[in-house]
Amino acid sequence: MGEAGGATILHADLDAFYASVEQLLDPSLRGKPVVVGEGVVLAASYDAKAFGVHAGMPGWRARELCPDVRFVGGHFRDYQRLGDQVIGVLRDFTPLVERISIDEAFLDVAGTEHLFGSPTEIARAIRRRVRAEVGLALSVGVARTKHLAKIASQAAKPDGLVVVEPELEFDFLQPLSIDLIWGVGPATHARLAGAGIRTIGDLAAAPGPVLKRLVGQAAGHKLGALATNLDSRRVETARRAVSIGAQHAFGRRQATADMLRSTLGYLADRVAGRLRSAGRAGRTITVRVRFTGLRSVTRSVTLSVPISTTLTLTEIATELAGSALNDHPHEREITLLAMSVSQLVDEFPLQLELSLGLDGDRRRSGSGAESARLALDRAMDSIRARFGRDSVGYATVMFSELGGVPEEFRELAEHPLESLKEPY
DNA sequence: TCTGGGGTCCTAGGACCC
DNA sequence: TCTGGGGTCCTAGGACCC
Repeated sequence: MGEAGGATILHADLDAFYASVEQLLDPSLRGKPVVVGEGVVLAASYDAKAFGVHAGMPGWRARELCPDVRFVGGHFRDYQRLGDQVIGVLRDFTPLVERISIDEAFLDVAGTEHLFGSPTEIARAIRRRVRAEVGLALSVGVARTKHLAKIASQAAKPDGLVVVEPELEFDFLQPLSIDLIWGVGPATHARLAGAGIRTIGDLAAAPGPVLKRLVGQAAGHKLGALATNLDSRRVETARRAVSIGAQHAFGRRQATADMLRSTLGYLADRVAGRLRSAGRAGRTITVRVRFTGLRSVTRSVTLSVPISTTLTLTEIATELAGSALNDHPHEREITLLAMSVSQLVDEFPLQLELSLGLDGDRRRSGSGAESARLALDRAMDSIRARFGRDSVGYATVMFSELGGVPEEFRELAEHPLESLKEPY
């Protein structure tokens, strides 16, 4: 019986994941400073980190710090495959696995001791297996709470294991920097440091009202709880997405109508496709336009009915982007376009029969248009599923595979369909 | 020559309803 | 009939995470 409150939570985190995969795939990169990414560092090997290179840094800066650094393009399919393989190993020990990113997960091994031994023994076994079967270094933290386990795995890196025994939690936490707390970034750090709060111990000693004044109601509450070691979050195996989005950064581009529509068409194609394959649709569409100097604005609209079709999403996003640009007439160059769909619901089959009462002036004549679009998108989805996404473009599919186009499709022809082809 | 792409959550003001 | 309080939803912006 694992006593209540035992240290049964594991946080497993692959070390320098993308860079390690590159070194695994190409032995000539092992032991060398390697960066994945181009304009920006997505991941750095430990050999590169030794020079001060880190994720998020501009590529030119990484080269400045470490002239010998090797830049490699990302093998994203391999990242996904190997990340999945590691999660598979974790699931051999317990079904209570909460994956929080491609290379990181929480486990709760309470109740599996009789099968696999103590949490510490399980952590050792997991690390051995991942090393042997996948070829990657996995750091693991073991503790009584998620917060402590996560901090422990950070302390364990590289390629280590740290166990925080319940009796020693306080001593472990007290001297650590507030930066190790999940949710403390540069802005929060600056505000807390301004008030003399630098360690988790300082934070634990700060009165509630002071924290609230410094970082706001919710964050103050959360930080206070974590610092005083009151983390009661459970390991959750299934979490549903709250939003689905996509973005594309260009260096700098003149914002022309054509360019907006083709980029947003491309993004909408991806976002709407993912919505449909998840069986979901959303009511709120948000577009973000970023100008030079990282200044960005967002525009959003909430419809009365959820949508999941590529063309409708494209149209709404294009209007929103237009409105954002109209409000900033002096910004002619943009550096990024992003869109996301939120207020998600499960898409039920009946929706095909419903008219799409888009808000106010956005209402479209012919309520069958949206269901026709959905039918078209679904047809295209299945063609893509069979022949591959890249083998076929939106317009090509529509005209080659769907002869005898119904009335509703006419209006599609009025739009610049070529904009929906892959722009690359 | 300030930089990717995917997300989550919070805040604050205004609208609207009871 | 004009002064209150509470709740929810929407929009825009920000902070943060991997």
